[in-house]
Amino acid sequence: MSKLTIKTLAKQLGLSIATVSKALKDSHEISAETKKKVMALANELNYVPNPYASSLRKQKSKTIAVILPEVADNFFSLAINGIQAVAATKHYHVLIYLSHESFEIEKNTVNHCLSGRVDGVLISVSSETSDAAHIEKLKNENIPFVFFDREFENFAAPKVITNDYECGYAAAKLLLKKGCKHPVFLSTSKDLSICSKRSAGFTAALTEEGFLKNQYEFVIDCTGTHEQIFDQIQDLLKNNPQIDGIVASVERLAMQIYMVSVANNISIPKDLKVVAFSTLETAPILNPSLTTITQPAFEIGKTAAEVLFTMIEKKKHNITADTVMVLPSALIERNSTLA
Amino acid sequence: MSKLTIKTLAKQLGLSIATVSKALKDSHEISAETKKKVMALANELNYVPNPYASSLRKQKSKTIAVILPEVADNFFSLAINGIQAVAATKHYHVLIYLSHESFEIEKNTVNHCLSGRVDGVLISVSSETSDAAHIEKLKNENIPFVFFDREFENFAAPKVITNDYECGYAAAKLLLKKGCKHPVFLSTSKDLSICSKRSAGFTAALTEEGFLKNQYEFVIDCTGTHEQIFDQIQDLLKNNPQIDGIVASVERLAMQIYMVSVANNISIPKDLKVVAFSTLETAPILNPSLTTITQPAFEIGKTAAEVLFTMIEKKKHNITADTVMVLPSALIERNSTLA
DNA sequence: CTGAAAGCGCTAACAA
DNA sequence: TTGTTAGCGCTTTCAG
Repeated sequence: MSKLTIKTLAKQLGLSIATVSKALKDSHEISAETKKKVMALANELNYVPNPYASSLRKQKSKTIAVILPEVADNFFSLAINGIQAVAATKHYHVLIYLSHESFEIEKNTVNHCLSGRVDGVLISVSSETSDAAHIEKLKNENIPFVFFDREFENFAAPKVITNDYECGYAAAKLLLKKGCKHPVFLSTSKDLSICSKRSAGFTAALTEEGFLKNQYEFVIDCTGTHEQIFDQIQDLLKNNPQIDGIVASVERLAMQIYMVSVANNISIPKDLKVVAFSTLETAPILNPSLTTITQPAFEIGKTAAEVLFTMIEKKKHNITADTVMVLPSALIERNSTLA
Repeated sequence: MSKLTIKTLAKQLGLSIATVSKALKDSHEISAETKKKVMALANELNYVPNPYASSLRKQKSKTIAVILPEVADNFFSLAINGIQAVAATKHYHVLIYLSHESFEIEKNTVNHCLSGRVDGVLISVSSETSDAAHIEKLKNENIPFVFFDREFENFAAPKVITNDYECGYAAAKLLLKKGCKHPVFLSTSKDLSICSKRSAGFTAALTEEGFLKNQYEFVIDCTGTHEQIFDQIQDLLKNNPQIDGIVASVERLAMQIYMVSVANNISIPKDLKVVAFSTLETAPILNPSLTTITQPAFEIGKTAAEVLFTMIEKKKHNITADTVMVLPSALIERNSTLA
């Protein structure tokens, strides 16, 4: 079958290409009758316009890019859901790019977004990202973009995030209230905005409650593969039996904490209380059920997309370079922090 | 800043557009010296070619579409991971479309793939899909596509799936071995290939063990929102206290079975044994740990993408219209089926 | 080795 | 109301 283009339609109808084009867009300068005929044939032949020809001509792609570290992750997949929900209503297409926490990959991907392939970018930065030059380029080229969740601090750009500092603070307070004498915060990257804010809140709560800055290491770094994380947590708990409370800065860490506790007969919450930043659906049916700080993942994605589209559509009413929207997370107490 | 095109480069270098184009592709008909100069300027100005101009001209997009019911789901997000992994090595772009289990949406999405926007399609059909006319169109237009996981039975096309029948059979056998007298299979859609095969295997095992066809309803349908599923399962168990074993055809159902058991003081595995088709990472740390039939989600995605690319690259060596690749799932026994 | 020219399919002035 | 024309930015013959 030869390609079905606007030309084919025009020829079959004895009309000009321009007329058909206008008719297809329901232009007011075309007679109702002609429109009807054009539409009828288009439907019959199942004509679908070539999007790239149109993109080239109009210099817009009806496509956005989502750049994020990982998709096999509850938070991010829910966020994608939110993004898709609004993209679908706008009839936009969504390209997904995974950085796998690699700065190099993220940089290249962002660079590709300079080509006109997309009308806008939603980005949640990798844990390795500590330099914003690549993002700066987007700004210089006037390509609308919005940070979601993992942002770049000290960089003026629209952002949709959650109240990380407060939640870190609340997590610490909860552990103390439940009787912890030696709580620690498990971070996953110093460069990550979410980790640094969460740990800052945690530390603030501790010092407020009389813990001394150099009493012990409040914040502990923990990265790598699942196995490496497992080993690090196991070593940590073996070498520091005084640790009686942990805040997991991300879901991944919480899972390994549970794994370690099973493997080492550490009883949660008796020996160790756990609270995790997590959107795990299974939190209520874990053994024991897990106290979480649950981020509004879907809403973060949805809101970020909405902000992006207002930028794309140039209705920048109230969106400025430093618009930051903060959607609150919810602390949900369950059995992993029972006193 | 005005758009940076090949024309800009040509002008600045005093070369023709054609020469620059060829130099950028490292064509052999261009002198090494010229290439060097062109590359240098391109790098300096951070030139990124307009992909749509190129797509239009070459009639290929370096883009594939992935159409699936849902992304906030362990299986599918892992599959996407696998797909992305191979797309990235091929320097292909990945458009994600969610059908949210709606046939209507799926049909429209597939239809859009006829426009030349993508060079190929990976699809896992919605639970409502029982008509393949939309897929037929892809075939007629010669657009390469591959089914993954949820296929369309009786439709000759490349497919990458898992051994659903065998696993349904194995699940039933396990429940019987563990002493169940009245096991049931929770399906989620009659139209879904995976459900019908899994339940067929389940039923086969039961009849083989002497259960009679009309002894009771072996397979029970269960669909809707989380809340609706919860209610259905709760009613089912209340009205049929003889049920002592359940196979959850999909992860979603397993979660609600646990929720119901918590809410109604049903003890797993004492009162009820559970095995679930699931890729849940948290299966080992649930209360109790969950016996799963774990699909090779990442590999299914990866393999499907590989098959698709061999088709796109026309190296159809061993890929034919009825190539079916079956990747085996693993039955992992845990405490939810303890005798 | 380099360049001129045609054209991918569509849109949008501008004419008729 | 319809048609003519000139591109969007790139690739690819074909000439030079």
